[in-house]
Amino acid sequence: MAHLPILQFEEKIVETVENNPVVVIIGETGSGKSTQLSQILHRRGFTKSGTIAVTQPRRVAAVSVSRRVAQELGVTLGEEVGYAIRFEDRTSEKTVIKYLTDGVLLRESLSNPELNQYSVIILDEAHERSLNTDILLGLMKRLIKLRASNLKVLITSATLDGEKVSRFFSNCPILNVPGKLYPVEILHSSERPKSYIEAALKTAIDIHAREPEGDVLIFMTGQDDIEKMVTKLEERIQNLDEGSCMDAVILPLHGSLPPEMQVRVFSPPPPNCRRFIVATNIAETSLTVDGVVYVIDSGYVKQRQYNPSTGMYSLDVVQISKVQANQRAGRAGRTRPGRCYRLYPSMVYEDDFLDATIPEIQRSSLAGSVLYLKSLDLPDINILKFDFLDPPSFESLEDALKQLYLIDAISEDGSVTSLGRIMAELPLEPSLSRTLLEANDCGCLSQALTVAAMLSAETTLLSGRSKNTEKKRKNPPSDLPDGSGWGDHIQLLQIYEIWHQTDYNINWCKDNNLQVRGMKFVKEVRKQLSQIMQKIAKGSLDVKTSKRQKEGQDYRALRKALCSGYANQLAERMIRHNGYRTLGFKSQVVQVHPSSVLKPDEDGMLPNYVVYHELIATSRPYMCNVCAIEMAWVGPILSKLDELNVSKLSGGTSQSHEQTQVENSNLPKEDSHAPQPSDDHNERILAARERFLARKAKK
DNA sequence: GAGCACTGC
Repeated sequence: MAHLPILQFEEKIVETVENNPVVVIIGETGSGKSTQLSQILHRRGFTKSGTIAVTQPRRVAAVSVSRRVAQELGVTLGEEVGYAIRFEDRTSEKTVIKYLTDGVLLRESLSNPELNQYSVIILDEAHERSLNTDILLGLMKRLIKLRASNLKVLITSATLDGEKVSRFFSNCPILNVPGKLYPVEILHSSERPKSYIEAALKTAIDIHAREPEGDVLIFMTGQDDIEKMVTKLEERIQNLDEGSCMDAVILPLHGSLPPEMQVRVFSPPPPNCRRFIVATNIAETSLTVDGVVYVIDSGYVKQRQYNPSTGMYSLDVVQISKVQANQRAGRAGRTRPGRCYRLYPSMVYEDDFLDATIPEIQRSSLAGSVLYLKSLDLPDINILKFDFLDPPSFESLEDALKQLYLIDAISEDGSVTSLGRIMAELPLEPSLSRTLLEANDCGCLSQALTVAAMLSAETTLLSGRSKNTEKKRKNPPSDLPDGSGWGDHIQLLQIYEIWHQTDYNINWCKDNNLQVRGMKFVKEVRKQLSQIMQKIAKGSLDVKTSKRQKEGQDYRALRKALCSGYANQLAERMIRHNGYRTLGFKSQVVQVHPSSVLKPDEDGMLPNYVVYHELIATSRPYMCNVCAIEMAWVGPILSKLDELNVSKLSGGTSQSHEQTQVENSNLPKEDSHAPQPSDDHNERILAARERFLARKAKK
């Protein structure tokens, strides 16, 4: 412990923290900041008036670091030192050092906005700039004013970003704590290769033939490239002259690999054998592989981004940032001096790469975050003026407000409704929270809980694709249900109901190619959601998982509840073919994703109206996870869409509000229309729809 | 009829 560099700085740290409400710590890898900062402050009396909270972006980190600190202090984990992550709180009244994920701290802040139990809050790994960290940074800025006398905030950051964080916090002091990395020699290519797979391959073979022992870590963008790389590397190494170099093991490493394949990188290699680890950016921060001496960096990463003007996500290969490039290089210097081969010229690094990765808050849909901030009831809060370290675009915030308004989470003046307040309590996207509340009113809460939980885990549900077992949810190999033609949400419900009937049998998951880890997660989420719903309704709800019901049920109530939740995610089929047009603020032409189980009728036509969980632009714009709904449910939503006044929602001035009112009055109001008999639903829907389309055409 | 970076409440 005494060898950790950070301990030499104890006096300086304590002095700076005592004299300043906020301090930025630049701590390189191996500085010991994650384990030592909390212990130093505990030693020096900062836990007398409260607990020290240390946030981590990842759950495993919160658990492993707290375990380590408990060990170093010689206490039982969960007593003086503990951790809190989703589904698991290992703290007690005795706890004075608490490690937690930033998401958990945000939840705590919802019920206790001043976070009074904490005397110190350390935001660790803030340079990773997760969505939650960025929101916490904004909240901390307010909180230190509110609790000027009794709260200390420490933020750890990366070299390239520290100044910016300091400026955000009124130029607070920055402390540099050196790390314990060995030097890493950086070699740049003279030019960008035509194919970075080929370039990486050549570099890897060169290392293997000429360089002394030491493992090689190769950064690629995704599963496809990794598989190609692994195959080609195996071929080339076999073709090398027998005995000309040591043995080699080649290991792929990416997120959709089953856990038992992932942990292979942690077992030491046989003697006189070099390992090649071909990885995504999972090896950049999440997993640390020991023994790496050489890093090959393609300079690219796959990034998911949200486009607020279309409501569509895309997954793009983009250049990494300087922070990422340095992080990757650092992976070569953990055990001894290493070397990093960058497959791009130094000019590209200097001139093309951004200093830091675009923060998640500028790449995501913000409906959930905006609802969260609104329900905190901060005084003088105006979401458009909230002080973010890197503010999201106006367009993105406006998109979030529109979504929230359509699902009744905020009222037309932009204030949070009582419904919205309840929705914020649920750890779900607002669309699914709204679905649960509606389902509760329609008597299908139990089914909706299952659907929401299944969707929370969708990506971890299916086992990784493999060449010979092309099993899909789409073509159920055996017992897997097909959603009875109603679509993917219904299928997810049916899958869980069967699993429930098998008494949560793990072998059933394996037989049906469902990831055990994913299904267990679903079960936990469902339990958590049930508990929160029970708390809201004071325990009077039926949340029990139903047995799979008789064939032929039409899931009408559930589909209607989904329609309320997904009010901003409706689509209407176009005439005479199976393409759809979304019914949002900006209409998009989209297709149902080919993996969907939605079934056409006898004439080969898909349902006239559907809701979708997500739009994703890959080779074409697709709707992922769709569910058939009925036209009669669409009308009221379209009316609401029609009457939306965006400037009022975002707290615009009353002047601009009046202008819009005038504009609105040119349109026939529902009431001023020829009076409709209340049972003639369809005609009213059609009228609302026409007005909606006419208005859009005018824009 | 096509394709899945990584986290998290």
